[in-house]
Amino acid sequence: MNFNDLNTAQAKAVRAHEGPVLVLAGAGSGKTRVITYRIAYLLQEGLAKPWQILAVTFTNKAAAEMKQRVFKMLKSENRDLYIGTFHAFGARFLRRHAEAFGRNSKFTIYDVDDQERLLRSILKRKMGSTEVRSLMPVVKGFIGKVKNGNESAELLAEISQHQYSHYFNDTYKEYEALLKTNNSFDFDDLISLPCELLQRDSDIRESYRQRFQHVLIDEFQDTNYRQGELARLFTAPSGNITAVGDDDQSIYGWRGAHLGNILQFEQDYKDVRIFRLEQNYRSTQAILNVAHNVIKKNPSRHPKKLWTDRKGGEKPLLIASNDEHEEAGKVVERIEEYSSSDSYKPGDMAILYRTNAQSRPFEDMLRQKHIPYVIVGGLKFYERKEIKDFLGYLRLLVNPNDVVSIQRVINLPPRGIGQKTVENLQNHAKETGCTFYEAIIAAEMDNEIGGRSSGKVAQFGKWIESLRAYANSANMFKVSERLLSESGLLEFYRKEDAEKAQTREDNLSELLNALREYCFNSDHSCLEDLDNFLQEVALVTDIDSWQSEEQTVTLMTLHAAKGLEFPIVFMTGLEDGLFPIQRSIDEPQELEEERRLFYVGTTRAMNLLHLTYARNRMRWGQDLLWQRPSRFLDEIPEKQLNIVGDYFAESSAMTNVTRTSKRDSVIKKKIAELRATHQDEYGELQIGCRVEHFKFGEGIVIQTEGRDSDLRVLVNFDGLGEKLLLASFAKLKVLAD
DNA sequence: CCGCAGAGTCTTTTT
DNA sequence: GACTCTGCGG
Repeated sequence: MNFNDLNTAQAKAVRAHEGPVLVLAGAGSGKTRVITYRIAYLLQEGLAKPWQILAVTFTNKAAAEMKQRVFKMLKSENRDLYIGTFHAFGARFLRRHAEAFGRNSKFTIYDVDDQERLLRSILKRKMGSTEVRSLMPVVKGFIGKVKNGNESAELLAEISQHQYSHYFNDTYKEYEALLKTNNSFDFDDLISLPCELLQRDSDIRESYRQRFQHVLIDEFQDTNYRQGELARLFTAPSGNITAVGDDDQSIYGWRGAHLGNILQFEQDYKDVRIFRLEQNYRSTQAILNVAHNVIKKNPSRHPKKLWTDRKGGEKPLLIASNDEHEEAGKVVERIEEYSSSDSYKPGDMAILYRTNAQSRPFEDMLRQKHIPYVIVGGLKFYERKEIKDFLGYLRLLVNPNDVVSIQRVINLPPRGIGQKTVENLQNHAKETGCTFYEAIIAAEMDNEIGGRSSGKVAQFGKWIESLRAYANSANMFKVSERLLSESGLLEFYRKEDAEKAQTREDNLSELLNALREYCFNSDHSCLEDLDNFLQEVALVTDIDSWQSEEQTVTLMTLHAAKGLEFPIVFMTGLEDGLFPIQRSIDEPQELEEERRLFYVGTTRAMNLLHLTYARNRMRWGQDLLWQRPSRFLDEIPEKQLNIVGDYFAESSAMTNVTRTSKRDSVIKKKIAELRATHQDEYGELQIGCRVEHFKFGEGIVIQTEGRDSDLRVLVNFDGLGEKLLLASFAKLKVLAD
């Protein structure tokens, strides 16, 4: 271990081993390095045993990397060192304490999809099917708030303005009860329930505090209230906690991230020492300048400024396009160009965007040019339909109480067990006090239970039982193989959608491979293996398995890019309404978060940054919207950018009418002329590939002006509302009426 | 109970 | 454009 790799501030933070420590570390300032060194330091100096350390990261990938780096520094591996995510740790904790919550250790972890299925069944029963759609996100948000925050369900329901808020608390209680009977936890439970137990049971709390002498938390700015609470419960006020974070990079407010964890750290703990890391080792000064000028516009921010030894550097490029295809073309063109130089490979480059849906045009273009690429995020492997279908069966084998999974697979592929039959089974279970699964098994003896379809139900129950019996003698790969072939899923997918069937089959065989590998070296029983596998898989994300490959361009959202770095970065889709996203524009707090996201994006770049936007963008395959360039671009001084195209002409004309008032009058005159001569005629306005019609006399209004050949018009389409469009006179023609 | 056709929704970000 | 939900005829 070599302290020469650290600067003064980093070294101080690494060695400050007693008491609470807060490390405020800017982007690229080596905050992960501080945690890694600190762990290695504690172990090497004999200040802590491996099992006395609890290190928490944001993703499994970060945890794995950190572990590897620590082992490398120590030149030895150690199984007792725990580094993981909050959720993984919570799952581990709950396995040990499942009984305290009326579950057993074979519980299922419900993801968002499972959670929605469960909630839907409750809401449907309560309010009929009509309202479910609109209520789902609201109720889900409510439950999330209860579990992630610091307010009780009663209070939150009381202060809610929603018209159905009087149902919230009941629905929540019912949801909790069902989770319990299903022997399952949802994602948020993995944090909130350990909290609860530690709060109410001081013996358990003390034993954990004794055990974990050193708690280290990365990305502290993105922890929610309960995660902060969990940390406080694990560590006494004067205990050894190290929190590392950057308030400028807090981008998960929408998920309940609670900046108070950082801001009140000094009040939560005693004699806190604070270290600031402001030297950036990643980016050139030219890139940092841009990042700084944007982030400094956030009013509720602690002033600070990163600096770097890498003076100068190429100015970030600003590239305008007419639509998303042109944007993709220009980006890919540059990727080709850089790749053909000696300095860069495709693997050095990343295309970042605000929403997953924006990846399409880039994919098309990259494929066309035969450049390999990988998309991180979007639909994750373990969330694909066929994978979840199959996992549903596996979950059922491990945890027969899991009604959500049973209902998913009981008629998949269709085997004659419809909604009515499921209801009959449910009623029977309720009347006799047995579980849903027991009702299925009982259907063999009692024809009444399943009604007309009880034969089919009995057959299904028998089949599942036989698989469970098979699990006593075979490993989980064998069981899964048999399950897949006997289920008829593959045939069903083929029939359902021949085009997708191949991918689905590939995905399932990939899953089987994973299962085989998993139990290859295992000496556990089949069901134990399955149980472990399912719990692990429930917390896996896409980014965990991503690794940079030399010849592969990476595409991902700005959120997914957190914590990563690339020599060359393309930040795309920088249009008002897209980034910042429309919903945030009138919400100061949310707009600040968007700005932080912008900051995160720019600071991913090491050598070269591109900022791109399109004037028109297709949405839902139909609407062609005109959007002005992102307001964040206005916050960057012109001289700090290398402007390709005509951004400032456009931007200033649109935001500042007075500056171009001379030309404004010219345009107004032209419009007045057109109006006078074509009063009752219809005009045709061509924007991109779309044509709009309007009546000159009434429909067209000048909003502000553009360059000589362009204008911005507000067009009123009969009853369709107003649309703001960018057009050019060349494309504005009069139809002979 | 199944399958089809048409309608309606959706795009913020994810452990 | 993609996906899910709905209603209806077999």
